[in-house]
Amino acid sequence: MKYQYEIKTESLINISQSLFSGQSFLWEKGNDSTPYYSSIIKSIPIILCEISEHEFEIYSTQNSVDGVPLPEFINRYFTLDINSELAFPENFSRLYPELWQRLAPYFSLRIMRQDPFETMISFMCAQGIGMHLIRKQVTMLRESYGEARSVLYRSKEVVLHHFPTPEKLAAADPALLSRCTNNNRVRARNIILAAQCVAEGRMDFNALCDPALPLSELRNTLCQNGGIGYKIADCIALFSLGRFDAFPIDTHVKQYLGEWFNSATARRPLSPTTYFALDKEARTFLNPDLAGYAGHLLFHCWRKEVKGLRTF
DNA sequence: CCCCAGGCTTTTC
DNA sequence: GAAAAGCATGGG
Repeated sequence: MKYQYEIKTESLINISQSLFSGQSFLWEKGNDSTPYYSSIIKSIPIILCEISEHEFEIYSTQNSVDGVPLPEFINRYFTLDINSELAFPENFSRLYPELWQRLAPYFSLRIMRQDPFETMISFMCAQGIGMHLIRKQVTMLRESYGEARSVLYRSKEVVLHHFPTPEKLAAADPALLSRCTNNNRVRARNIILAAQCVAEGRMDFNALCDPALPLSELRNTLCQNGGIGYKIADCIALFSLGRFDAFPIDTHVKQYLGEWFNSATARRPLSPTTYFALDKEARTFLNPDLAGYAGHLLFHCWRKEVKGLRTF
């Protein structure tokens, strides 16, 4: 590794928890005595190694990403500019004292600003299946269609794979690609069609990044693609378009809205109608501007503390 | 064989 | 319009 940094943060950050909280299917955990996490971001291999909750190391072959110095880039990538406690209104701890206590450890969990195309394809793989299967699909996509690149980490060779480019997936054979999607042909077809949209410039993520774009409009645009409904559209917005107000509602979110917030709506089947009703409800007890950020912390807390699920 | 998993699409009322 | 059923696959 040519460049190495040690970063100290003011805010709590738990790298391993963040990278495997379920939002990131784009990072891989290395099997080493000291766990490390690797990914390729904008063609640059990056390895992260956690030292403590306030310190971690970055290894890379370059010292900047798109002209932004690496430490600064990582800071932004892990949304350290966002104070996640502000995702909850001031009276939240008073209204939900028990929940507030359970939630405390999860403030060190960060949402990441990931690449929109990679996020879109990853979450298209996430319909009605378990998290380890989602990760398996994304890994297979990377290894089957992404360019390999090996880097040195502590004098060991580590092979990383790029996430496939839109062009590569756009040209893929549906039958072959479906081996990466649990043999689901429909999903494979939708992924290829979406990749073609991006490759041909019919879908422009730069335009969709505009913070002035109303969330409903953004959601409708994304939903025009087959295989993308409201939930996945909200995930793309939250995890890759900087829309921390987007509040994806899945089976787990629906469950905790019923249990923790006593929502009667949450006990009905999740139709578009209930989806919008829950979206609106959630904004009454969460900070609307950061509802999605709050939702993600609650989501992870629910999964781990109540359901006893492991993320990886 | 049951149910569930970070849903979406089509049919039916 | 909105609710209900159908879909598709692997794992517990």
